[in-house]
Amino acid sequence: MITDDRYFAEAHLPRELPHRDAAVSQLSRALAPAVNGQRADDVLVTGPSGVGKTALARFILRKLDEEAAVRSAIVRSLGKTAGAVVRDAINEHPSPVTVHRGTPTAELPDILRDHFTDPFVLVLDEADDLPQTDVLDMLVGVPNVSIVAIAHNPAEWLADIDQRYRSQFDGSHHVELEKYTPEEVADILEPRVRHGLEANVITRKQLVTVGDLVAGVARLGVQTVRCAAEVAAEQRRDTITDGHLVDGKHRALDEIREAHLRTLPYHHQVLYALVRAMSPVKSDQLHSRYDAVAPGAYRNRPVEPVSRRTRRTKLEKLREYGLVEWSERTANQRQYEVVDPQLASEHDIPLTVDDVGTHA
DNA sequence: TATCCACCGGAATTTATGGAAG
DNA sequence: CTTCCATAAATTCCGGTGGATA
Repeated sequence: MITDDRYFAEAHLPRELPHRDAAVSQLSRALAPAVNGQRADDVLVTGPSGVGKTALARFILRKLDEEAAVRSAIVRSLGKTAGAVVRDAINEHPSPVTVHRGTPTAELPDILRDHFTDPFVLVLDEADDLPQTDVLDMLVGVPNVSIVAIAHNPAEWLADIDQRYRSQFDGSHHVELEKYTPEEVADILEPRVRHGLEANVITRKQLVTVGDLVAGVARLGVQTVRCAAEVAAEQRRDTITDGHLVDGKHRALDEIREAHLRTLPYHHQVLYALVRAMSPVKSDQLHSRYDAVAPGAYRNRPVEPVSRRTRRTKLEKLREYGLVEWSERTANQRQYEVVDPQLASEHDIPLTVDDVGTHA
């Protein structure tokens, strides 16, 4: 049923961005000076997850590159320090200079000044918690580098930056993206369905239904259609039913969770496995079980068990990734639960209490 | 009601790491 | 090889919180 899965890939960037005309021209205007060899203006792009913030940036950068070979870089900045972000940018730049972890941060602005002799657009993706002010401080006095910051919440982002930079990201230099309407999601899905699926397996009306199911989050809509097609094919059907759409959305979410869990390090895997085995579990039980199980779970592993405080941050990460949840209501004693009991860690983690007499 | 207790999470501090330069 | 630099990750410290207990 799927004839070309590239059209459903994250990396796919369409030739058109439906219903983003205003945003496209706004961002184009701000970056236009770069076409003429001038420093572009800074821009802030905000909006909820999955509504095309990064796609918008990539779209404009592709255009600028095609029109005037404008250099640019998209740096995933989640959790990085200002120095790390600027170093990534330097290494992405075509000039032969490279910097490494130990390069003094204070030298980075000079390197930028000396080697970035043409306009350069630096996109800070996932810039929510970035120490933005530090980045901007580094770029002050660098004549050619401009910033496109991508974040979720504009008020929060602006509050975090130093006041003297606020005006650079205000008014026409702030692009706000909203969730799509179901019809708009359908417009986004249509070309992908046309190129990526067999003909006539899904109706326009169903694409609108998808837009509704995913509440205007286009990225999830794309994956929902792909998964719905998979489900339909597994059931040897020629067309996609509305039931497949619902299943498809759940499968898409499952896949996202699974992918998240796979990327996490061993400590998280141990905690996830424990919560899953004991779900629901109060924190004191969880921690004492961890202590009891740790010798076995960490035997022949390159890492050692971690302290309770560290476990709390790991659990917070698991929550962020939608793998574990707890209600804040139980105040002191939280009840941890896995979101999807079906989903197991790929690692084989022994959760039995170690016999002290056993020897390795 | 007063006191206690375990947990929570922010912040400071320590530890481990990697690459480069001397 | 040793020293330096920046950084990530982990630990330690500790005030805040709110339920439990006398």
